[in-house]
Amino acid sequence: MKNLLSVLKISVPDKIFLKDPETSVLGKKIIEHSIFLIDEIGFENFTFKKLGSKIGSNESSLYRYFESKHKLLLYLSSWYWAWLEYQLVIETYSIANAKDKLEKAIHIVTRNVELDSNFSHINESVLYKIIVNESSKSFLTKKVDKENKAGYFEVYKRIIVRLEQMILEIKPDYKYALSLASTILEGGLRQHFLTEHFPSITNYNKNNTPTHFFTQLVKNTIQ
Amino acid sequence: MKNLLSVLKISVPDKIFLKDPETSVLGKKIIEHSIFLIDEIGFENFTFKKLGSKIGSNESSLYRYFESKHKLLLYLSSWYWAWLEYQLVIETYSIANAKDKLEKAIHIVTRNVELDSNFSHINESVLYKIIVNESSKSFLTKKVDKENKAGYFEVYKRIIVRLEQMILEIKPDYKYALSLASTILEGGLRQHFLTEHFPSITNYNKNNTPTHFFTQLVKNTIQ
DNA sequence: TTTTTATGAAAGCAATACTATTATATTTGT
DNA sequence: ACAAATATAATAGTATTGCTTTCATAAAAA
Repeated sequence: MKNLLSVLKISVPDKIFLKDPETSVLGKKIIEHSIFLIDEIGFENFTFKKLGSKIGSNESSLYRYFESKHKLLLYLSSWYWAWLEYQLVIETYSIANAKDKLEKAIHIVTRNVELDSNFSHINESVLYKIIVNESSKSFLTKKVDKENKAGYFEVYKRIIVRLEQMILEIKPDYKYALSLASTILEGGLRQHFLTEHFPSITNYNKNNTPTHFFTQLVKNTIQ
Repeated sequence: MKNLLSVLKISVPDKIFLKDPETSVLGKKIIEHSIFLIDEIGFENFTFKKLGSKIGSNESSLYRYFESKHKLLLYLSSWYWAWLEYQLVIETYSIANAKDKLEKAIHIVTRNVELDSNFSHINESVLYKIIVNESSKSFLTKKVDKENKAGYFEVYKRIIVRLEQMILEIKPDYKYALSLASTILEGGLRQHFLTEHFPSITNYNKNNTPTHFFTQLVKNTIQ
């Protein structure tokens, strides 16, 4: 996996950026350190000026890559979904049995990303924390319909459709395959958030994880 | 229900406001019109200055009620959860059968709030739209742990616990009653959001609603 | 009728979220 | 090696945000 990703490039819809951050040293530094800074101070308090001073660059240079911090968040989200889609495809590709395949898929999309694969300048486990805490802000805006039309959420929607297909493979007449798919994906993130900030309304511990919960839920529903 | 609510007062944790908006004409106008304005322009674009000019009041007067727009959002969210809890209690109180009770509860928390009960200055159906689109921003912040300790999310958590109790009534040994409860509540909101903005990844129409989806899901899981 | 309380008007302030201009590196093509 | 193109930096500027402060006035309560 590590090897493959060093050859492949994670591909983000290109209307999100003004200049592809993957094509320069400064661009990569922007991505790398924006992840750390957003994680540290939160998206609301994050500014291009602060990021610029962290990486020794001028604010105006950052605006050449992204027209706003909102677009940067869209970029980070898309990158994460593309990375997750990659894991999903690679790790389930060779599984023939439909039930095993779906179980594996649920595991992949609901697990806590705790390790950085170190294949690039992007730290996936810190990015995962941003996805849990901030990513929904990328679509909870008044611009969502316009941006959806512009294709900014394609990768995300593709993952949902992949999960849907795996569900329909097992139960072709299930009416809510898409709804279930999005509930697993978004619900997984939310359950991890609750575990960290509202533990009194979760049931998780070492042996009982969101992955178990969703696996059981899906099994009972479509089998 | 309408009658009862005209006697009862929806109670919001009192540390959220500086001065209780229910105690004055201006206070009520702030709540009433903030709901319309946030719905119209979105929480990010909403300012006390804009609200002030809508209601013919000075910005500085609004700050006497809420120390920030974030606190106002917390207030609106808490108000909504308190209102929902009220519906939940009233509408399920007299149901003896545990399964019927839970089914009714799922219906209440996942249904689209389309009508304004007109018992007060608060338009519940517009407030519901704010809950769907903006409420998660009230806890997706760096202040969440401090605010949780201060009790700002008590009403929300109480609803989850009420749902948990209903689930455990049916299946006392179920390990994920709280997880399931929060998945229903939050998932319901998210599914309504998707229906409006990402319809291509939902399965809903007139006959297939989020309520049906979650009802089926829960039935299969705990029965 | 005093005095307390609520609201309004105006000004001020540091920070945000950018844009624009000009200068200086750095890279690239010939 | 040199000119041209491109990328980055430095500086300044702007409207708006998210408040706070001060002082004046109006309304309500003691």
